[in-house]
Amino acid sequence: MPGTKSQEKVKEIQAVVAPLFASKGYHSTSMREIAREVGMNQSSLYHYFRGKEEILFEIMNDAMDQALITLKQICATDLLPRDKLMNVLHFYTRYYAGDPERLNLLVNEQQSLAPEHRRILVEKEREYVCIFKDLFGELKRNRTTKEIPRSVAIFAFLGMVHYTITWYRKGGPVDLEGLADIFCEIFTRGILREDAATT
Amino acid sequence: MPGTKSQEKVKEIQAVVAPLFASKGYHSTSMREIAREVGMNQSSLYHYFRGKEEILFEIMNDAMDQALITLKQICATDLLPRDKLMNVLHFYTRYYAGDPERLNLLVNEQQSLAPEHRRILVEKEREYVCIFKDLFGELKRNRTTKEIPRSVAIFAFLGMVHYTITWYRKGGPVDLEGLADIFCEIFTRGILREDAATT
DNA sequence: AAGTCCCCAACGAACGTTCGATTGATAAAT
DNA sequence: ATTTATCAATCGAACGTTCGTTGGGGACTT
Repeated sequence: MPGTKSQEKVKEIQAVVAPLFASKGYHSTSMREIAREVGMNQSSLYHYFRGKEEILFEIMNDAMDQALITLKQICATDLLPRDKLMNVLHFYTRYYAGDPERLNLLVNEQQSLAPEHRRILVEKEREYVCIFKDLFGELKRNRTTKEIPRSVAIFAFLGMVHYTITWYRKGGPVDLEGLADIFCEIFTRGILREDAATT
Repeated sequence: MPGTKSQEKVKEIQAVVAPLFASKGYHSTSMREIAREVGMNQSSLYHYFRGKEEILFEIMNDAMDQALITLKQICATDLLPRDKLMNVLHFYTRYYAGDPERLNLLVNEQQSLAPEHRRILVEKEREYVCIFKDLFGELKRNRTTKEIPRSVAIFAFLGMVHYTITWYRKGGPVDLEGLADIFCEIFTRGILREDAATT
């Protein structure tokens, strides 16, 4: 059955390539190296992908779609805005810190894409930020949050999470749930104790 | 005057190259392009630098040293730990968001360095994190902060700041001081109002 | 005479990609 | 049932390009 089997192979190749790109960078990973690591000839790769850049794009695009879908699901529930926020923060942290190899690319290799592919991802990213903006809009409207520009708050959170790729390792002293809890706490309540001793 | 390579020219070249590397990435910027942009022949560049990678390293190294010096100065004062924290947060935010072109490299091009150069910068980065760790240690000891693992708090903050390179532009609706204020507020007190209405 | 600064031309290596051919399985035609 | 046609899947070999770097040689200053 043509099409089914090849889809498996495509996924397999992507699974091998993602960590390669993530650890050495896109431009420093050659097609020869990819072929060797996958276990096939260099030219055979072109049976599954139009070229090197397409491999990168499809990995990034899949990761982006996946995040987008879950994010929308959470926001479509009819929880209190505040609980929605907590769910989003939690999910997003676990998603990024839990699959660093694929998501590394989303953060670091945007500029390695062809302009057309880049545009597609930038568009989805915008969609992405809109979801956050709507949520923060709700929160601000019912005076749950302080008078802080929405975008700054959003980007502050995205920064916290995206940076986990650099330092966080599963199996360390903090597990994924713990990390998500801490990020929620810092982002919503801050690191200082609430009984404000000024010393 | 033998032995003294024109320090001015070196700085000038670095000033041209930093934005190039920052916008297109190290590997996608060729020596030919650098030469064209600087306005000299390709081979003339080798009069000032041993090679392409050395250009990158020296830019990154300078930026790192500069941050390290100021950070140490702030922590060497005998302010209250809490005020020191505020000063550090403020400075660090302004430093990163204020010179995105050079600091972009520090965040994104670590992996483009030769292993020996990489090791030097990683060492300085460690020194860097130690300064933060000491400061947070002080704060935790006198119960100014919550019981949050120091490293997580530190990396959360570093993430917020490093990410500004991606989205923050001077001359936009939020100026540098304002941004630093907001980051301080979020990081220390969180985005939620303190009179905790749960709706 | 020495050293700085710069250019032209070229080298060798590595890269992404393409071409042509071979294999094996599947489906259609005889 | 046997042949034929088709097509996915793989391979070895090579192509053309671009890259970072070097060698050699001029011009100008000290």
